[in-house]
Order: sequence, then C-alpha cells, then structure tokens
Amino acid sequence: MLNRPQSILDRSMNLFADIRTLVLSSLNDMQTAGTLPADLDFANVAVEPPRDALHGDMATNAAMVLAKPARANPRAIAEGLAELLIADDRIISADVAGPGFLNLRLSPELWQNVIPVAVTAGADFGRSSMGAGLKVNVEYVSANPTGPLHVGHTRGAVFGDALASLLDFAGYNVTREYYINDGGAQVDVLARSAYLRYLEANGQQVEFVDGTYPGDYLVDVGVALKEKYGDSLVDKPESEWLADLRLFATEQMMDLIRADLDLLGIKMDSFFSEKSLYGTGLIEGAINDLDAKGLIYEGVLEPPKGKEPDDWEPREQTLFKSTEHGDDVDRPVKKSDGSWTYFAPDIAYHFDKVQRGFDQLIDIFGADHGGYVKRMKAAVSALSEGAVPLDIKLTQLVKLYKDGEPFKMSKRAGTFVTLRDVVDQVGPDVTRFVMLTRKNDAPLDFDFAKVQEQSKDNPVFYVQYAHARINSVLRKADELGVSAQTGDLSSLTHDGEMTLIKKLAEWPRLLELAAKHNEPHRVAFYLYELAGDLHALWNMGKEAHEVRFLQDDTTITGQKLAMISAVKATLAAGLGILGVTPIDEMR
RNA sequence: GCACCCGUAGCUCAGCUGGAUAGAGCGCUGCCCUCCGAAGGCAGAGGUCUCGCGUUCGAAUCGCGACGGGUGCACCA
Repeated sequence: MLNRPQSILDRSMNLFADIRTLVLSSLNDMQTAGTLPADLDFANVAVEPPRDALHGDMATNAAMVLAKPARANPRAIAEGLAELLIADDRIISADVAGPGFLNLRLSPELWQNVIPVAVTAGADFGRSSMGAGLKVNVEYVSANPTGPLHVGHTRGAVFGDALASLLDFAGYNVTREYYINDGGAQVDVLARSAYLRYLEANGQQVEFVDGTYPGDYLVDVGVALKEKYGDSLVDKPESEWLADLRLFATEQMMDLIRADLDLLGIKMDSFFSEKSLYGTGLIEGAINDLDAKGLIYEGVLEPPKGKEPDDWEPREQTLFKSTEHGDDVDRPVKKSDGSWTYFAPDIAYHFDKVQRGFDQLIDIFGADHGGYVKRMKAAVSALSEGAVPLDIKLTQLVKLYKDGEPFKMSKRAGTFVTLRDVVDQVGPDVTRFVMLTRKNDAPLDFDFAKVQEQSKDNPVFYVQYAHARINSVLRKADELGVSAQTGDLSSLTHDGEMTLIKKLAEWPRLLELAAKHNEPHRVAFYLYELAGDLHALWNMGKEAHEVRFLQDDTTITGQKLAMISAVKATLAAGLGILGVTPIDEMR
C-alpha cells in the first residue's frame, strides 16, 4: 500500500492546510515588510473550522498567538494580515472579530473543488503523507495462548487494528505485531489442562481442580493428542510429557486465536514468540545493554506500601534502575533464585523492536496492565536512549448487556464471553464499529439488542444507511442514464449542500489529527456527523425539492451525483480505516 | 498509602491539546410526516463543564490542592 498514484498525492486534499500555508506566507510577507519582527515561531498558528458557522468558513488565531512575542496589538496584526489575505482570490472576506480572531470566508468554488478530489481518490480520499514513511510497530492483542479471545481482547484487537490502519492511511509504515506469551508458567497450566483432556479422550474421568483451565475449547486438543500419542502418555509422569504438550497446546491455541482474529478480519504482519528470547542470549543481551548504561544493580526493594503482604521479606535481587527514566520504583529483572522475572523478556522484546529499526512503538494493553506502563516506557527510553518514543494505549473494560441486563455467560469458555460469542451474535462490522465509538480509555457499554437496532441512535446503522442510500440513488440514476459529472459544480450552493461539502473538506484534516493523537474513535464520530449531514440534506428534499438529488435537469443532477459520490468515497475511506465493510443495500 | 485513568445536560458520551454564546444521541414537551426516498422530520426546555486556587488577553482544556468513581500496586504472567 505504499505506492500510490502520484496524481492523487499531488493534488492537495487538505483545504485547511492550504489556507494555513497561505496565512504563513502572508505572515512572512509582513516580516519582510517590517510589520512583524523577523524571529517569530509560527508553530502555534492554526487554521480551523470555527465553532459557529456564522463566523465564517475558517478562522485563524495567528494574531493572538503572535501578539505577545511580536509586542503588538492582536487586532492590529489581524487587520494587517486580513489586508494581505483578501488579495488572494480564494479569500472572499477576512474579518477581525473578538479579541483578534480572523474569520475567513472562502469562495464556493474552492469548497466545491473538494468533490472531484474525493471522487477521483475514492476510498483513498484523505490519505496523507504526514507519517513520511516512518516505521511504526503497533503491538496489540498479545493475549496469552491459553484459550480463545474474550470480549476484553476484542476491544484491544479492534482498537489496535483500526489504529494501525489509521496510521497506514496517514502515511506511516506500519507493522502489526502479536507478542506470544509462551514462555511462562501459564503455559505449564495449559499443558496440564490439555493433559487432563487427553486422559478424558482416553476414557478416564478427570477433575479440573483449581489452577487448571476447565474450558471446553481444550476438548479438541485432548482428542488431537490422543490421535498423536494414542495412550502412550497415560500414567506417565509430568516430566515425560510437559515439554511436548506445552508446545503442542500452544500451537493449537494460537491456531484458535488466529481463527478468532480472522472473524474480525484482523491479519497480523508478525507474531513474536516470548520463548524465542530464552536460551538465545537475547534477554542477556538486553540486560547487558542496560548494565552498560549503569542501570542494573543488585539491591533490595522496599516492601509495597499500604498492602501489608504477610509473606513479604527483604531479598536481594537484580534490579533495573527504572526510576532514572520516570518510574516510581526500580523493578526486578531477576528473582532471588537467579531466574528472570516476566519483565526481563519484555525488556528484551522491546529491545528487539528498537533494534529492528522502528521509529515509533505503540503497545495496546488492557486497562488491568496500567501498572506496567511506566516501567515499559522507562525500559524503551533507556534502551533507545530516548530516540524511540513508546506510546501505550490502555483499553478500558467492556460491559455487556442484553436488553439492559448485564450479560456474562459463555457456552464455550464457561467463565467469560468470547470474541466468537460476540461476533456470532452481531457480526464483525457491528462489533468493530461499536468498539470504536468510545475513546479507548473510557469504559464501553455493549448492548446486544441496541447495537443491532435500525435507528438513528445506533451509529453503525446510521452510517451504513447513509452509504446504502447514496448507492440506491446512484443505482436509480444509472437506470435513468444520468451520471456524476465533476467539471462544473456551480449549482451546489444550497445551505444544506454547502454544509455537507464543508464537512467533506474537513476529512483530511480530521484524519491527520486522529493519527497524530492515535485516536481512531475520532474517525467513527466524524462518520456519524457526515452521515447526519447527508441524511439532513435528504430530509430537506421533502420540502425543498430543489435539493433532491435526482432532478429533471440532467446537468444539475450530474453535479449532485458528484457530491454524493464524494460523500460515498469519504464514508468508504473512513469505514475502511475502521475495518467496517460499507454496505450497498439495506435489507 | 502510592501511581495511572476518569468526572461535561435527567441518561450515554463528543469537545479538534488554550479560543468566540460548551455540542450530539437518547429521554422529556409541542407540532409535522405515507415520502423520487420505509426503518422519520422540525422546534423547545434542560449546564456553576465536581469544587477551590493559580498560570494569561482568554481555561471544560494547562498546573497545584481537595472531593467522588474506576484500575493497578509481588520474585504472578
């Protein structure tokens, strides 16, 4: 997806960026003319949609931002700037308002011009070169390979995947990665549980005591084990089968997880195994690197405060001086018996990411991992000497409801609702969209009945419906032998049309902001608003027949079809990022 | 006890990282609707942005301190 037709990239998609460029060059002219001092930082100069449409099309805060450093009256700067801007034929009016806002009104042609750009680009409309090909690693899901994915994983999976797509769309070179926690004690538990299912397959009665996984999903593994080993492992001591079963069961679980991800259309670029870090010198290498930086020492930690653990006693162990990189306390990398803590392979894994040459790292964790954020950031900061930023996004809990009642059961897993349960109920598109209609750090209520409702308060339906509506009009137009034409668009001047067109023009800017902040939910909210503007225009057509899309005059119809085609392209682009299929027809 | 996240309309949530009179959906109230083009439309009421101090031309947004809610605080992964 890196080689895009130049013609698309060359055309300016972002009208707000264009006008900002104009503002900046005018400010430069003022410097040349001596109206403004030479040494000014324009980084904070913004060109934005105004909060109130009555104020104009765009507003810039340039005068207010520069007033202090330039030691000048903001309104005076604004007036000087207005004079220069108005000379550009794209600007119809430039009015100073309030404390020094400069409200700009743009020519309708300029707005209308977004239509051919969107129509030509199609689902690539808004694609940006902002990321400049920087290599970003997005690590997400990374669930223990001990069972099927559950709802909590689902949110992380959807969020990570949409974020990866968003960054790709914004011009980053993205790698989607899954870290397989196949090195620790939980895999022993898995192997023992699989062994019980194996015994069961061999006709024995077994009991799942505490510390084993009772879920049905291991039944098949037991059967597969019987096929492979017959009864040769029955009554054998653990030491004879544990290693083999760890491997076997982990592979089976990863197949299960891959199948779960597949249900949501998620394809990882890379799976990284924790196990591969052991016995290969990679952990030692990473710790040595920290040691060489003077960040490893032998010491004794203070007891945890406020918890009064009864079994706590001071012990000397190998510690990482994470406090030098912003953590609250130093963290152990080795246990007192000399073996690695779980943190050590995590350090090695992130060291490996740094060494693979990524410019940025992003980890998606569940909210219950909030406690690891600081230490992971400290590790990456130390290992990369501050060169590689690590952003960690925590996804909050998902609360499931059915008709307003909390919903907790799962047939397959016994104790939790699986990803498959959810997708089977509502489908991948609804699952994905709903999970993205909230900021990642806000809890999410997911009501099975509500998300399938066909009404305005269901954003999934509302956005899909807009896409289908456009499609239905285009189909009808096709039957009438009329098609979109993007040459002259001067008939599109109605308020409702201009509102819609201006919303379209915001898309490239919004996309870049969403990518900059790693917030895919902004795309979902934008699509809802865009769909709302389209539906509003449609409804206006009941009264004002001149805004209906299909008119007797085929020239005018062609222009309107171009407009809704542009909306369709934008919806497709946005839904594509969210990983939701735009539908052509409501059933 | 400490750290992180959150606190915006009756409810569920946005609010573009400091801008103008704080928005949407639901719910409520009142009108309208059988439409190329079903799964609705328009309007209205509803706010001390938890509270207090501070930073400045300007704060829901930034800082500090309270208060309230969530999560986490091991040699577990």
